[in-house]
Amino acid sequence: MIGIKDIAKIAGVSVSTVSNVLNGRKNVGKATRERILQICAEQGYHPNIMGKNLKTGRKNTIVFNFSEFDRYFYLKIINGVHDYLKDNDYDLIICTDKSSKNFMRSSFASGAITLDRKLSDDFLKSVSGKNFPIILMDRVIDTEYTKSVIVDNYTVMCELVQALVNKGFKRFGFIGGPDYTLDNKERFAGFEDTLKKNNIPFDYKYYFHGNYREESGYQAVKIFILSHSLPEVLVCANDDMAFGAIRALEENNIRVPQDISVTGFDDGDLAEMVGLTTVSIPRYESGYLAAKELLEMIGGAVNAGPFKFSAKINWRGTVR
Amino acid sequence: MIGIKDIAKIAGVSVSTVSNVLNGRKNVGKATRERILQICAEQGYHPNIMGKNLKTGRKNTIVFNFSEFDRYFYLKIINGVHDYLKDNDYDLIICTDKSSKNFMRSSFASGAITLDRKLSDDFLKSVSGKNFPIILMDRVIDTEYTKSVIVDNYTVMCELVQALVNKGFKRFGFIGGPDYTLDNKERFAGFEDTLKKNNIPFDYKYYFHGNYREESGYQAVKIFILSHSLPEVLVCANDDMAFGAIRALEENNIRVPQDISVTGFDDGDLAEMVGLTTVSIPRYESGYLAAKELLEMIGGAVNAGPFKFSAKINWRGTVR
DNA sequence: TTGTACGCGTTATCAG
DNA sequence: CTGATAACGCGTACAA
Repeated sequence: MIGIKDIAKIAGVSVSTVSNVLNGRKNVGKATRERILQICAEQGYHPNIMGKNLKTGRKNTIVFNFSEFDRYFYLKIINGVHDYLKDNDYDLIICTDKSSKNFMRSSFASGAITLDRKLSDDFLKSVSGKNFPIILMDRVIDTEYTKSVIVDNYTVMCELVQALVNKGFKRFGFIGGPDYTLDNKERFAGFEDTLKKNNIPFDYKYYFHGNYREESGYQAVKIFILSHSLPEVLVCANDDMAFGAIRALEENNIRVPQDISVTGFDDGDLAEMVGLTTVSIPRYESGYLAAKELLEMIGGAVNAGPFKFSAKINWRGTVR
Repeated sequence: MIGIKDIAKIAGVSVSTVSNVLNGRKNVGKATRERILQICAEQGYHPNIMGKNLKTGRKNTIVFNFSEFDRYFYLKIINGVHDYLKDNDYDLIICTDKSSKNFMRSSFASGAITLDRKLSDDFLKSVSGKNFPIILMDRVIDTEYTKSVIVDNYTVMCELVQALVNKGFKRFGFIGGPDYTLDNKERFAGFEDTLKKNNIPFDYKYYFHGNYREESGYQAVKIFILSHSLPEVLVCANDDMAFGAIRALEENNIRVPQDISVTGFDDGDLAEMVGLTTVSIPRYESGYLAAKELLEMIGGAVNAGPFKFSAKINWRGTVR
């Protein structure tokens, strides 16, 4: 590995001179500067970030963390994070659950954005601090150095269900995600509360515990069919389960939306293609915003409570 | 920031004793060991990764690199990489173009898997070496310490086109990706060679230069329509462009597959949903394999030429 | 069993 | 304008 020493030796100068050139200081002669830059380019030299950070204590690296590989919208979030950080001259490294424990440290990075429910609240609390703020995108922990940036699931779900009620639907079904996810809790709460408000009873035989995967939506409908009773409208906690539900319905010659209406949540690329009525979440923007909030906290801003960004309903063909 | 020195001071021992305890060496008395661990826990001490790596060089971290956020299959590849590395007790960190320059170094990681055409051949060559082998998933550079693991685009495209020829198609169109991507070059070569082999002329007015995005497939068809001539079958270099093409066709009341057939390449989740005839690429497996090859190179194996994994045609409804 | 001295790659300080 | 040297936090010989 070629280091600053090697460059200095080749150029016949001292390491300090090379360092000065590399850091754009003005106290180096033009000829020397150019010769050194030339050599660096030729040798493909890049400063060792370890040595650099060790000395300066300054870091400009942010860790993003996730561990589920079948949620494609993560890439959109990462894209938003990436763009904001790039504009502000921060490096982004993305870790999965295992490596997170090693790199989510203030000695390595200056903050983190996390979207990984495998990381425990305790871990996140213990690792966060004044010089290591954390943005949480999958939960709310209200401490001084952690801030949540999450979807306002509840409000939009209330809107969605209210609109369905207004259309005259009475028998509702719900295909939920795992109970321990905040998203599902909020989405179901909005669903349930709105029905209650409209004095529409919800029969829990129409609740299915899914896992956000297509297959579980498929299973849900198969089970509903086996029990010989289908709701009029099936509200799904995400798109993938809605797709699974639709697949099962089609296989059983139950028409969408003539016989049953279906809604999703996410508005991924497939949703538009398939014509699914769903909730559109500004993923890119949420990542961008999360990064912005993080940098502000690094700059000393204090957590002023969770930030909830709003989502929007996209009405398409799967609702009568 | 509390360091090893502080722990040593509090415990009233030397730093090396603390270091020995932390690294599980046997040369420390039981009482001392326990007292030190106790203090570390109390103080919330974690070794500074920078200092640690500077000395030892991380020996079990792999860098994965990408920089395009709208190619969802990247997550599948990453999933495969992640699983193999996890089983072999390596950490994975994912970098984008900018941070790559900092972290793709033997002083930080022990190898890399790259899928980012923003990284130049020269950069990859210069950074690779005996202590830093690189697996390339987007190009072929044949050096001792870089190995390519790529899709065998050519063979499967030949198969696809031959099958289309056998079905009786004569007027072919091609919507390609960027010329500088290996994928597109190979896919087009397979397309062109097979037509030639069958003495079927290819009219270059039916070639459209796209960019792998849905929109460019849409534009391609709009332009074909404006020129008042459509091919019988439209071979697209990836699924997304095929979707765009289909959207434009539908908007113009041109039926797929009755009026025109369409094929894609990738077999993403949408393809199955939409019923697109396309080429299925084992993404997860390719990531898994890339990781396996990398660890073998780290173990001293030499590059024995590019590894091409084969893809498979999935015939669905968009071909007559 | 514990302590000392040194090196890792870099930057900052200060002397020349 | 340039160079020598001391940090930074940690691991590891080797000495005590």
